[in-house]
Amino acid sequence: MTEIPPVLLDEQLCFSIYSASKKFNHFYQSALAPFGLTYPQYIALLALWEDAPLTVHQLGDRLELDSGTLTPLLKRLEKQGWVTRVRSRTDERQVLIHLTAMATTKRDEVYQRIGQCQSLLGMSDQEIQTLMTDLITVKSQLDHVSEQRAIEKKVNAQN
Amino acid sequence: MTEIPPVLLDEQLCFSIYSASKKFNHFYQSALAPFGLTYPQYIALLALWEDAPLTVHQLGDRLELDSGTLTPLLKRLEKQGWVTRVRSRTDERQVLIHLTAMATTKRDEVYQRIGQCQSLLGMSDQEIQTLMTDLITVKSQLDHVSEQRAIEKKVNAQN
DNA sequence: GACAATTTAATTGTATACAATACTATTGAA
DNA sequence: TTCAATAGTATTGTATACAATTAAATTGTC
Repeated sequence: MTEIPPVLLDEQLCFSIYSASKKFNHFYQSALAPFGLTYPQYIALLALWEDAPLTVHQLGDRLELDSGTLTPLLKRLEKQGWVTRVRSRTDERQVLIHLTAMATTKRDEVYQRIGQCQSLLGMSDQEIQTLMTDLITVKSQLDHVSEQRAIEKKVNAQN
Repeated sequence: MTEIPPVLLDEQLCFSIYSASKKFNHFYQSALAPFGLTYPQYIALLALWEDAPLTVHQLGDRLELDSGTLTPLLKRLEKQGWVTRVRSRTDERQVLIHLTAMATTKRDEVYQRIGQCQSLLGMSDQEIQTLMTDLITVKSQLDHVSEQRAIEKKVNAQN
């Protein structure tokens, strides 16, 4: 007869992160309005500006998104002239995502716009660094739990 | 002729939060599989368990979601027997979301399941508290920037 | 070299998100 | 009281997300 403690919304770390994530999304959507980019499209371009071309799979690893999300997103980026999607000649299963000349040209404009926006956050590099380190801890814990669950599931399936 | 510093994905706070949010989503989706609940459905129930009934608008304020998201979500919760949607008799514009007997019965089961899962995170209350406080700072900064943008937009519109 | 197993993208189906619009009920001001 | 303004919800359209499936290409093994 143990009392079960209530789960209060405002005490949930998940909810803090969930709502912060949505706010960041709006923040960037608004900041990137002059370029017509959504937040997921923007991070796809960030990854590509660091290291293009990438296959859909490689980009997915980087952004933790699967082809079900990336394929339509990349088709939209292609339509808007940021990337090209080219089947690899050496392995026809792969699609290579290349940056267009326009994407290369506009890169610094985007970098600059984002740099300006980030300074609006009014946080020191130190503060941001600490927060990010903590988040990495949380994420690795979540990964660990997911892995455990996957193993349990596998073991159960064997019976 | 100032050099524009690159924006590196792994240094972006937004991306840390974005991917942490997605991981939490999976974590809860998996933990709540026995109840057939998604993460957004779960937080809607959390809010209602704290204080039902709520109008769609009140629930939206609590979760920071609008009717475009909530209406279909609540219809699904209704279909699955967790809530009922009733037009207010005193103000026919409002729809009141009530919990069903089933939702009340299952509340403690869900609380217990979630409590167990959270302990898997292996973080102290202190650590979680600190992280949440920092996230609140970030969110209020983002709100502040959004407000500034809205004001600028308004002023521009007046010209 | 044939062919089963694997890899890689794309597709399909379901569920958020949210801006913009529509629609109905209520309120408020002349 | 009338009726314009407002409030509350639903709808529509676009864009993620992701599980599950499909389809095509490649690899490994004999």
